[in-house]
Amino acid sequence: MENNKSTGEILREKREEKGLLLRHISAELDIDTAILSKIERSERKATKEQILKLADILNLNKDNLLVQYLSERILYEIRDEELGSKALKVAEQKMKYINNKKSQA
Amino acid sequence: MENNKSTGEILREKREEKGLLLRHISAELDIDTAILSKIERSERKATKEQILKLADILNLNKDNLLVQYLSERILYEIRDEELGSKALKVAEQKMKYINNKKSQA
DNA sequence: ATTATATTTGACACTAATTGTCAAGTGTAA
DNA sequence: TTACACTTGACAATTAGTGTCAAATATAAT
Repeated sequence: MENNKSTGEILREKREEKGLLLRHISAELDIDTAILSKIERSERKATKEQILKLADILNLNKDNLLVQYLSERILYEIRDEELGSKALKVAEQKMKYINNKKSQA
Repeated sequence: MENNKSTGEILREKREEKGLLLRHISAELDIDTAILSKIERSERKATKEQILKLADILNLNKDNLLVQYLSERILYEIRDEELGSKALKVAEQKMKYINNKKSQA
């Protein structure tokens, strides 16, 4: 199902494929190259706005990239939590319950 | 499966069941009653440490309460995100993948 | 109605986490 | 040995999270 590449890896691969340099892209994002370098190596998280711009610049599917990105934020939230995967499952249940309520209304 | 009560509701119910006042518990947590009041009404998030203490004070199962709490933090992370439930599913896949790798090592 | 107590509300202070810059460092290839 | 791309780490700026306090509201007992 191909979700084993990190957002950073996806970004770096696509950038290199296009022959672009860090400074080309970081200029468009209006940040220092240092940050983009760190984002690509998963040393820093991007912001949502940066992700959306990156999808544009690199011709990546916005929804896919955003889902990757959000899933990493979720996992970061439960990093080194013993009960992380239980919490994820419960979160999904709650989400379903909420969505049900919405569709009823 | 009973995951439709918020952490705050659980805390308030149990506190009232025990006939305790906000100030009794907030004293033990070393915070103002105002915050505990807000936590019980889901207007503020507790910290993990507060959750663990609350489980102690109110004789609630630590793991259950922590899972409730963490699941709310996860949902908070994807609040008003269209793609929230996709992101949750992908997070679970990644989690499984990571856990697999661990058990192989 | 008045007092007493419990809880709630909102303005604001403090702290911690996140996001950023900058300058010096490393790697690689003319 | 110069040039260029990228990386690293110290630290500055910004934003989000956690808390206090005092005033407001709610409820119940005189």
